[in-house]
Order: sequence, then C-alpha cells, then structure tokens
Amino acid sequence: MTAELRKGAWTFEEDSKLIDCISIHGPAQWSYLARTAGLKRTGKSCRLRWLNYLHPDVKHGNFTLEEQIRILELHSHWGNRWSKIAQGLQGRTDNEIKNYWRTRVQKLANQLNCDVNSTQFRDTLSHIWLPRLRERVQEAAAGSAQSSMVQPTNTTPTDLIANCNNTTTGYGLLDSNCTKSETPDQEANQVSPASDLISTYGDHHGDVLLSGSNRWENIQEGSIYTDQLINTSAAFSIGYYSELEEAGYGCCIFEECNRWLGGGDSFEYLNDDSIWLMHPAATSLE
DNA sequence: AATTGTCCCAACCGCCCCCTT
DNA sequence: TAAGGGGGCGGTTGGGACAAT
Repeated sequence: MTAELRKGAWTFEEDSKLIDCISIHGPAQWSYLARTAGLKRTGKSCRLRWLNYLHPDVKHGNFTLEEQIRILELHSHWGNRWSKIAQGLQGRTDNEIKNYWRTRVQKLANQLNCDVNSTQFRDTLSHIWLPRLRERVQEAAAGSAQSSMVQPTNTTPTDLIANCNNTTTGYGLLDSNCTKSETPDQEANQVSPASDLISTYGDHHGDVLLSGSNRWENIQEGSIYTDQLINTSAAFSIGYYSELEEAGYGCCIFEECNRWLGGGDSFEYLNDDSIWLMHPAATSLE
C-alpha cells in the first residue's frame, strides 16, 4: 500500500514543489509536507533538502579563511558536534562543515600519519594552521597579498620563527638579484598546510628548492634557498615521521608523493595538500 | 580518446531524544 | 508507563566531476 519512495538526487520539479509547499505551510511537519507536496520522499529527506540546500539563508561555495578559522576554533571546543559548530557559522550547515572536516582536515591528518584527534595533530592545527590562516586574513585585510612573497611576516608561533631565525642554517627567498635576502623570509620556513596557503607559492611551480649542492642556473627570483636539509637523500617517507619525531624534529617536510623535499626537488611536487617546512631547527611547536 | 583513479559533496542511514497519546 | 512518530544529529556512502595515465 505504501507508495514507492524516491531516493537520490533531487530534481528541479521536486525542489519547486517543496519550496511552494513550505511557503504555504511553513518548514515543519515534514511527513505532512512530503505528502501535501505530492513528493515521493520521506519527511526526513524533505527536511534535509530544505535545511542543507534550499533554505534561502544557506550559503554555498568554498569556505572563506575566516570561516575556516572559525571551524577550527569551534571544533577544538565542540569536537565532532557539527550542529553546534554550524550555529557559529552564519549560513553554513552541519553537513557542509562535516564534509569540510572530512575532506580537508582529516585528510591532512592522514598525510601526517596521525589520528585526527591526537594531541600531535591538534597541536599542528592550533600552532601552525590556525596562525597561518589568521595571518592570511590579516594580509588580505591589509591588501598586501600580492607582496606576501617578499615581505617578512609576523606569523606565529613565535618560537618557531625564533628557531628559524636563530639557526646557522640559511633559509629564505632570493631577491631580484638572485642573492640571499638580508632577512630570511619567515614564510619560507613555515608550514603550508592547505589550498589557500599553497596559493602563495602558486606562481613558483617549477622553481627549485635549493641546497648547497644545487645547480645555480636554476636560481631565479623567488626561489627558496636552503643550505641544509633534514635529509638531502630525500629517502624518508611519511612512515618515517615518528622516527624523526623521536629524533627531535617537531616539524617536517613532506608532500603528496611521500617524499621529503630536498635539494633539487621542485615546487611541482607541491599541491593543495602539501605540508612542508624547511627548517630542521624548528624542533618544538610548544 | 579511453580508461582508471581520486576528490568532493549531496543525500541516506541508523541511532537517539523528545513529545504526544 | 509504554508505544509510536517526528525531528535532530553524526557517520557513511554513491556518484558526478575532474585529473592522471
């Protein structure tokens, strides 16, 4: 006697029927709405379609930097309570946030070879990713995004930066004369953990990460130089992360193809999910 | 050009709580 | 008090889009 229920993607006609019905009866009594609208859908399906997609307040599209920051902050407080987190982001649904977390954040954790709920990963988020996002927001607000490659930043964590600057190892960006900058660019020494961050380096695909033994004809403005690398043989893989951690490296360089970046490696290896840090001296994220 | 792999998001599933009867 | 239905929530999946080979 029960009518055959439809599943899967909603059609334009179904959306129209649901919207019309809600405009008359309001967004409640979902089973009643489903029947009244003549939809062969469950009430729950109608509710989900309305709340996650059709509701006029729902924002679509990529999360802004501010929203990403908010998600990370709220998740540190609420954990996987997506509806609670969604309450803190105007126009965003729990489903969207949940998807963001799974596709971006959890993937990042996987690449770090650690559990998304581990202390190690939480530290990475709070000490590296969040400060970096905040820095990007500030840059955007200051309208100086176009010059971010060559200007020192005041990015935290401060101790990480201090470690970078106090080392005898040389790091930084080359200036227009292809000489090492007087002030090493801190940004070159930090982790670039997400798509919005990697875009900073987007114009430099094909550049070469330079070590002492590199071929200098590859040098050009914007190239990042390193005089010393964690492992110039580039033999480490993600699986060695724990070993390096035990050896005192709190941060590390690796990227999608599971190789450490070393002298001669190219920016071509970097992608949206690359995590890289060119500073073996940065041993603590505390 | 065809095939295969990967990513991402909309939607579903199952569990739970609350309210009504 | 128990049963049943509605609704909320977090976890999971299916499939389209895109990239890589």
